[in-house]
Amino acid sequence: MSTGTLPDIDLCCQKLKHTFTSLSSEELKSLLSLRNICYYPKGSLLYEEGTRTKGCYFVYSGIIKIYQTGHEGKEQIIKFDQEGDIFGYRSIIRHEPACTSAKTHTDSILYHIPDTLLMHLIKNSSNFAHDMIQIACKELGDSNRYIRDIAQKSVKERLAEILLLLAEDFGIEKDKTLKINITREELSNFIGTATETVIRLLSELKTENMVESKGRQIKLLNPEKLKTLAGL
Amino acid sequence: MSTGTLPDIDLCCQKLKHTFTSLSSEELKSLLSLRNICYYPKGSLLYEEGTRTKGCYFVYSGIIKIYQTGHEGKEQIIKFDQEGDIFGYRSIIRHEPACTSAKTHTDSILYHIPDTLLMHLIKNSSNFAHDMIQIACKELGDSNRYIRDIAQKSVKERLAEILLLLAEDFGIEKDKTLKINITREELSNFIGTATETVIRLLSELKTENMVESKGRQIKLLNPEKLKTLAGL
DNA sequence: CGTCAGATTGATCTGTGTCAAACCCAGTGG
DNA sequence: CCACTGGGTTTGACACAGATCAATCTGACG
Repeated sequence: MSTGTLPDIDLCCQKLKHTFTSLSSEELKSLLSLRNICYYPKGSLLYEEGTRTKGCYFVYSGIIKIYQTGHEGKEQIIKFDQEGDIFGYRSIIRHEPACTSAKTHTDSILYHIPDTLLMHLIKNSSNFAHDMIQIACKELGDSNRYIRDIAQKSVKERLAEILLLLAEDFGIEKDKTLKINITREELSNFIGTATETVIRLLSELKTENMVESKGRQIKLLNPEKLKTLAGL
Repeated sequence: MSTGTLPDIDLCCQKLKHTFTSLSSEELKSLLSLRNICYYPKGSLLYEEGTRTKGCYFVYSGIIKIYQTGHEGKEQIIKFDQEGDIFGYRSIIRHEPACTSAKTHTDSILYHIPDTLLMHLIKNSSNFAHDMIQIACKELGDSNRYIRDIAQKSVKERLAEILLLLAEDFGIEKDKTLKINITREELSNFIGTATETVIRLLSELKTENMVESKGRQIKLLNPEKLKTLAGL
């Protein structure tokens, strides 16, 4: 764990402000008084499905993979979180074991919020509670949309959709390459299909001039066409 | 709209207390001071995807179907709500158009909570906010679980799972018949498959002695066996 | 170089979707 | 009282998207 690269409180404060828009400076201070900022290298397991956690995380930097393990150990990716997102709060709030696992998908810097503090803030700051409700409801909307899509769209349509989603969430380089780096296997675990199928469909999309790829670099050549394909 | 059968305030209060466990009597009163209790016959459309609503609902009695319309108008059922549940709050909280539609699945009595009151309570009562967070997080957990299942399980496994879910949520008669009345088409819209497939699989389950059915009456003869099949 | 994870391609199998026809049953109106 | 109708259910035949298994290839890295 390298501490040299960790951000100072002020920077972290900036980002928190962005996420918890209705929090007063007072409340921000109470959050930041503990300095639970940590660096986690890529691939670190943060918590695991079925276990009880003692807090949740605010992402200062990096990308986090949230997933569930289903049928014979196959992982189902629920979402990727990044700078400004919080995750792991659900099980704390519900006083239940976690129903997902979380792992750093890139090197990350996370701010840890202890369960007691989280619950205290919810109970005592209606601003904080309000922000948390917003966050939970946003996720809920995303989930519902995703249920419909996974149930009704073809794998190819979902592939197009996920590619656009990743572009939207994590951005693309000037040359249209997705900024997030993801294996075919993870792509298939996100979409809910077999790895080989993703590969085949990806190469179909190549011949149809919508994407281009070498290795893990995926370029979205024609987002508009992808959008129509995805049914958006 | 029949008013004769409407419950009095006290009864409604009982049920509200059950849902909003941390609400003070004061707060309950403010909720109940408006008497927006209405009867809706089976099949009434309460709100529709894409529109803005002016409030959410608390279910006094009856069953409500929450769904989305996907691909070429096929409906995807997200959940059924019943006595004690609230629905329609997501879009209010997010200040967004609804992302689902809601329709009464049986004759129902609903208590309407105007958007302004909902937001007022969230902003000013940390108890209420706390309860709402609980509710949203519960839904979120259900959705995530469902994403994994729909992505990874076979249709037959999901059918078994949904049957058990319906039994759990709505109960069964002494003779093991599901209390909720649901067409094969709705079953397929819930599971995310074709109606014919549901019918075929249902009759497989019959020959395997797990269920029995005539018309819309579905009996779960062997819940244990169903559980194993569903992978629970 | 050798190794190993990930990517690719091919061959084959099968679960589900789709289309079409028939059936069942409850309610309607002549 | 009995056709008639229409919504829901059932069954069959068929096609195809996508899973699975196996083999090969690639490229990064020690």
